[in-house]
Amino acid sequence: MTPATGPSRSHTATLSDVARLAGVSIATASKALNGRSQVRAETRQRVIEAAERLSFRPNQLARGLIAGRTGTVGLLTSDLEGRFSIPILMGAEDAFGAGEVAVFLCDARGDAIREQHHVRALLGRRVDGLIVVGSRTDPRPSLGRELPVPVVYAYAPSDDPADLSIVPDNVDAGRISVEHLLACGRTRIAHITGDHGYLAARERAEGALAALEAAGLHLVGVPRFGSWSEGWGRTATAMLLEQHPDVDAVLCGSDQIARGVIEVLRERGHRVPDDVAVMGFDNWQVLTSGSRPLLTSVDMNLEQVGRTAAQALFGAIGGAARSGVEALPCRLAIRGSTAPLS
Amino acid sequence: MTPATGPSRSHTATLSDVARLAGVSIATASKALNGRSQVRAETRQRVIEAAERLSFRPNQLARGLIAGRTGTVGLLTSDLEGRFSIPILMGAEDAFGAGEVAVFLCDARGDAIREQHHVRALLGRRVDGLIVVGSRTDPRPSLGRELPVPVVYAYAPSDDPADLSIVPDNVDAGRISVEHLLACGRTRIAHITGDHGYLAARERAEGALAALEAAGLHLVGVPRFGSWSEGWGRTATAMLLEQHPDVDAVLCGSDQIARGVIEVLRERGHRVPDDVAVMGFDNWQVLTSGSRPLLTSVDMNLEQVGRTAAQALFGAIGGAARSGVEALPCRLAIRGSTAPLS
DNA sequence: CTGTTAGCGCATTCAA
DNA sequence: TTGAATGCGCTAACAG
Repeated sequence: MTPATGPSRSHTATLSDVARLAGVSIATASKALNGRSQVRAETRQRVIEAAERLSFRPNQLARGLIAGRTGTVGLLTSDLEGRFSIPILMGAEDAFGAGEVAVFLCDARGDAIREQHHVRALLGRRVDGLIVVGSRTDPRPSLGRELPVPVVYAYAPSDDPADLSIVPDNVDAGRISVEHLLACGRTRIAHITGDHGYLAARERAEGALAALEAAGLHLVGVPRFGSWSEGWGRTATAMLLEQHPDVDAVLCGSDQIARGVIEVLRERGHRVPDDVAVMGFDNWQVLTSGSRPLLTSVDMNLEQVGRTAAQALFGAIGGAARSGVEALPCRLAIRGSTAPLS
Repeated sequence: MTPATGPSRSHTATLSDVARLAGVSIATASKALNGRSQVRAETRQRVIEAAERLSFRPNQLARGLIAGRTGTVGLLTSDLEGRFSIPILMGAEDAFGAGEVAVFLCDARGDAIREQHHVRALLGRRVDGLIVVGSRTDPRPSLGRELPVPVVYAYAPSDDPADLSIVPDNVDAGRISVEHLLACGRTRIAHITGDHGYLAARERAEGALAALEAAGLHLVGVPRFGSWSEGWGRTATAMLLEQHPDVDAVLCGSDQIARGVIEVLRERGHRVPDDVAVMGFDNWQVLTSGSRPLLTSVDMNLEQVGRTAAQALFGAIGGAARSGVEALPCRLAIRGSTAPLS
């Protein structure tokens, strides 16, 4: 292999290579490529051409060293497999990706030690900020106030009110769900939902109950807490029909539960939505679109949560600090399982 | 704000701060912290304490500048929402995360332009390598041979045989599926699968047919290509039962299809698995565990694909280049929907 | 064992 | 308009 002198050198081109090829100093090359106005047009052109010939890519490490800002942020998630983290992550990636910032992804696997390890590693890489994505809406321990960069919590709020957290509004979600069922002419509404240990389950139930009360109605039975699974949806529905065969709507805590509910309703001869309307939660497409009829559900706008968190972080990096828990509205995805009573 | 001189300065501590506090030179501080042996134990101790008092984190940018390696890799995905990318990404993150390397996540949204943009940005940040994750197993355009860093393709292979690609072995997956059904005593096996435009669908069918032939059997009817949905599973099953009411097993191209198949089988009075065994594909937990009975499925070991890709990239960064398409075996997740004929 | 010097790649003074 | 010099934070070569 004869050492070539041209662009074929394996060594990635550096600014000094560009400068030499263009016959100018490093400083001038830098100015030319960065659009500084103190360069003759002809010179600038020569530099730009040289840079292209060498496929020159400015070394962001060097830039970061000088600027003190790296244009990178850390995205700390606790469960990649979880279906909540992903849309949030997409929203954040989306809000950043358009611009100049790159995202470090770290999955702590729900382990506090590993999380701390990742935080240290990210700080070592001089990220400009952190987004912490949780897998459930229960408050989580703050990373602390001592960090040298801003932090925004998404989905799972920090337990420190001095931190900024972006979460979906689950209480309101319960409310709008019930209001939709009422608008469909339903009045005997039951609620089958997930694990009572989840704040999300309790909040949605709370919102639903409040909306019923506001309408002068009561829930059919009590909220049935269980697990977030199809199996629980089936079990709970069997119990429900036994006690309240006249139910005309079931509000579910998840799409999985709703699928189980629909299955048993149909088996027992109840038509959906003619006899009983069913609503899911999460708007998980694989479940809503496979359902017969298509499943009405609540969408938590998680991508929006991610985008908002990213924008807030951006603001905080710029010095505009917010704090507290900001709850974003959910929206209905209305489909066949909740047609109006005719 | 009076300018403090101690550790309370907002400026992140630097090696020179540590050196000053410990009363040594910068070089000595560096050696002490990096475990170089040419430092007196007592001095080292003093430096370490100083570093801790200042919460010193070595600036990886500066290190990267010197070393020429940054300890970062780019993970280029085309569809974050896709259920295939995530496990692969987890596996890769896993294989890296244990060590010293951080992962840049980029979602090109299936857009070649955006992908190119991300590649440039990542190279600017001097990543040590790239993993390109596709959303289907059809070959995709190579990023080219001119890149200054190694690239490994995962799930979707590169169309350039000089590149290294890690993919699941779909042909073999079809084979072991049929062999499992045969082992369950089934002989009248049908195949309902997804879009014929997907290589994955064609390869799985190919493997299944080969295994049947090897056993001296034929498929019941022809492979029924359609879409990857529950709806297609229902439709196809209705047609299948019409033509071949004696079928005793249905091999499905996805878990969604399988769910639709089971639903219609039961509606028509066929018991699963007593009369008809059903197998899914993907081992997507939300679908397999909600199914009644629990759904046997093929797991593509995607995390393993991700891990292998990461390890291969690691090797390539170290100079050990492989190439070609490496197919990793799939495995069966056997559950109630495929019990043996009694 | 410790400190001085040089330089990674770049942007930014300041002179020329 | 251009270029030489300085330094971002750190490591690695040397000299003491």
